[in-house]
Amino acid sequence: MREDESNWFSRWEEELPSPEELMPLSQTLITPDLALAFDIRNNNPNNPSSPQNQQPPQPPQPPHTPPPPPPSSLPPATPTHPNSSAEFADSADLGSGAGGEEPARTLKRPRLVWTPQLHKRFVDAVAHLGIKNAVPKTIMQLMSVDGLTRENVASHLQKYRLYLKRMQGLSGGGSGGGGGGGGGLAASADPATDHLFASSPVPAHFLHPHPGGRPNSEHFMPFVPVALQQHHHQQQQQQQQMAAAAAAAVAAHPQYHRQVGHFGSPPNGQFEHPFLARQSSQPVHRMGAPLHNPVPGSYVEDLESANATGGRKVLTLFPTGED
DNA sequence: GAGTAAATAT
DNA sequence: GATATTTACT
Repeated sequence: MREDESNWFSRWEEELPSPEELMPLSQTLITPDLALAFDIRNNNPNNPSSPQNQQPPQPPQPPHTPPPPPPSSLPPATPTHPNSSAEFADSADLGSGAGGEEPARTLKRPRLVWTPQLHKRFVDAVAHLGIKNAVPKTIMQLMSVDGLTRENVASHLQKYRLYLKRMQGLSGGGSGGGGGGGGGLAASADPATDHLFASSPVPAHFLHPHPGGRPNSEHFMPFVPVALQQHHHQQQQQQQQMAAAAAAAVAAHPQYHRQVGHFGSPPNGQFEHPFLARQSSQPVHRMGAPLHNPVPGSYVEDLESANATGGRKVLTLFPTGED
């Protein structure tokens, strides 16, 4: 069932989640319901900086921690190394009371959370670049997500390729093989690693570059700016998946020791998104967004701290196409 | 200098 | 245990 290229493209656009449909996986996480369940006192539901995350111990800093510079003044730039020092702790959430919030959040690169949506964007970029031109640098530029570093993309790309490889092997049928036992569908690939990837549809071209005769001529589209203005609700499936995953996570770890979707959504089907309210009035300037991208950095950064894992900061980027 | 691959840390 | 980050090699 291969759709036409153009058709695919159309679908591509449509499948892009609209900002309203999107729900950052790293919401405040704690819904009133859940909060009650755990006796968590959420002072201000509107304030994402809820003190829910208490970090008793300081997160073990990386072994190669350089001499901590005076936190008073911020280095000019060069966010090459996310890890700076203990200043990790303060950020957006915990440091709400600290007072001064600084561009520091740009300098520190906590931990990028590849949300299904973010990953989708990644896939889109790769798809349009062509698997052959899909290199970290280019992908990063295409994604135009502020806060996203080449390392991030490279790392993710690496994982993604592995995933594709697996898919090929599984669906490829036959040839070679090896492996044995693979009668399952591609979707039955590894549950863990593929979970994220499975969330985003993988362009067919990826799996079979050119089955017929025409070489992969690349779809040389001007890369239409992803005008995230869709009115489609195709995300329901994903939403459900995420919800399910979240539920599972909660069931497994009541302490939600990691980022999960906006579980606990009230039966009303109404979610509280305090985040949407805080539109990024000023996208942090990265060390250098060299080329103007088709899509301005319509991403907001958000820092969530997960304590259970040892106080690890997580950076979550999610689209805010409210342009 | 960039990209890919593998290893390590959280 | 899984994911993301970091390091090393090509």
